[in-house]
Amino acid sequence: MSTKRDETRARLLDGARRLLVERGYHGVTIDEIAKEAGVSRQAVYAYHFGSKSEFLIALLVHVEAVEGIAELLRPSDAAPSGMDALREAVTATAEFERRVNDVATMLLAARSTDEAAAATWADRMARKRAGIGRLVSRLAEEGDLRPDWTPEDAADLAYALLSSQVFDVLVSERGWSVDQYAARIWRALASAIVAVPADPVRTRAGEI
Amino acid sequence: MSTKRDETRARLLDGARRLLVERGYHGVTIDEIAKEAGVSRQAVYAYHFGSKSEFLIALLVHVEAVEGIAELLRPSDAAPSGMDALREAVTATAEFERRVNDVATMLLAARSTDEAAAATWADRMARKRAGIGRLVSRLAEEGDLRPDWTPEDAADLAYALLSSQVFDVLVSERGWSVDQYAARIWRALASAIVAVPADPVRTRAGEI
DNA sequence: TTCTCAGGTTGACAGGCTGTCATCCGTGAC
DNA sequence: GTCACGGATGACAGCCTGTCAACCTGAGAA
Repeated sequence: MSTKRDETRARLLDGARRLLVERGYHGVTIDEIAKEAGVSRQAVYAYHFGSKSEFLIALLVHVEAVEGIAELLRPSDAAPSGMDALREAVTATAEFERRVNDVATMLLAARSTDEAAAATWADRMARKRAGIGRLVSRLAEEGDLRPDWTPEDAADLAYALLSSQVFDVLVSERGWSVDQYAARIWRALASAIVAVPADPVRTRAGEI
Repeated sequence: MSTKRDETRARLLDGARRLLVERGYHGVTIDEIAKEAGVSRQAVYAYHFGSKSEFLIALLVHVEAVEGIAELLRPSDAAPSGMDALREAVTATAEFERRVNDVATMLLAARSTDEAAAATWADRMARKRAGIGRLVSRLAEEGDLRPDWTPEDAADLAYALLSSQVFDVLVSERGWSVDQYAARIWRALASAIVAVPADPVRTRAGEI
């Protein structure tokens, strides 16, 4: 049983997350991360991650597992209508970003100089865009897409509004709460691309 | 006359822009930039920029000057109404981003590990948000802001929609043309926060 | 014409970081 | 009691930033 290894690995990844989101990919060294987990730099290379890049990818997978991301993105498929599905997707995105926006932002920055980060990011984003594309297609088939938008263009707009970048601007920079983000982004998106009047997002409070 | 120095400086900055937007801040070394301009690494430190950070800031100022950014952001003040002013601001932003989005994206990534980049970015963004805030206030005073938005929240939304990040997603990643970006972002923004029906943006072509 | 100096060159070095090796050590499973 | 696993230490190559010293050159001032 390699439980000791797993424990060290978890300590490394948890400590790394904190350091990396604070100071960015190039602002943190493997040595720091290793020390933080009470282990030597060389042990990291020898027993855990062969390179800093590899570490970054492992961190992403780890964070997605810890935060239970996989389930978050499905329930909107069960919604009774395309519009409801899209509204659900907005609240799911809000929750998703609440949990992982810090790591996403770090990865986004690392992307410009790290091949592995760029590839991982591109993969995640392609899936996300495809999922949104399906929701908007459903909306269009049900006749609820405003006629001045093609499904593709509307999906691109929704994809942009639901991007980590916009969340970062509105929540981290402008100080919106996550509930406010969900409610307002849905209101804006619905105004822009939904043909019929849309119900507001339901939040824990009744906030706008 | 220090024209020789100025020429070298310009060569350094122009070459650096190309390299930096291609490979990112940490993907390019001072030595490469120096070689590209036909000068030694040490000469860069001794006669031009004391550090890589300093270089980055000088590059930003240089690019803003070369691209004539200052003028771009004003004409919307002369518009006859708040709504016209906001529409002008969208087209101005499109043109602005067309010229400098590559550098903005690089700076955005550098921000996470470079103090100077972070400070410069924050400064530019504060000005931008303030300008948008004024436009939306004017819209509100004229009674054209949808009643379900406060001026502050509407300005935050507009600020997010007009961010470099959203331009990057839609134009660089999703392949929208700059005209399409301007037309569609205005359509979306107007649908979301403008109370009365809005005229479309005028583009060179009649594209949506 | 000579002097000066701004801009530039080369070589060298300290200090950090990544990634790799070789060698040694303690502990728990068998 | 052995042995494998996870780990420690020391060392080193290679690369990058930033600094220093010494030398070079062309063009304008005196």
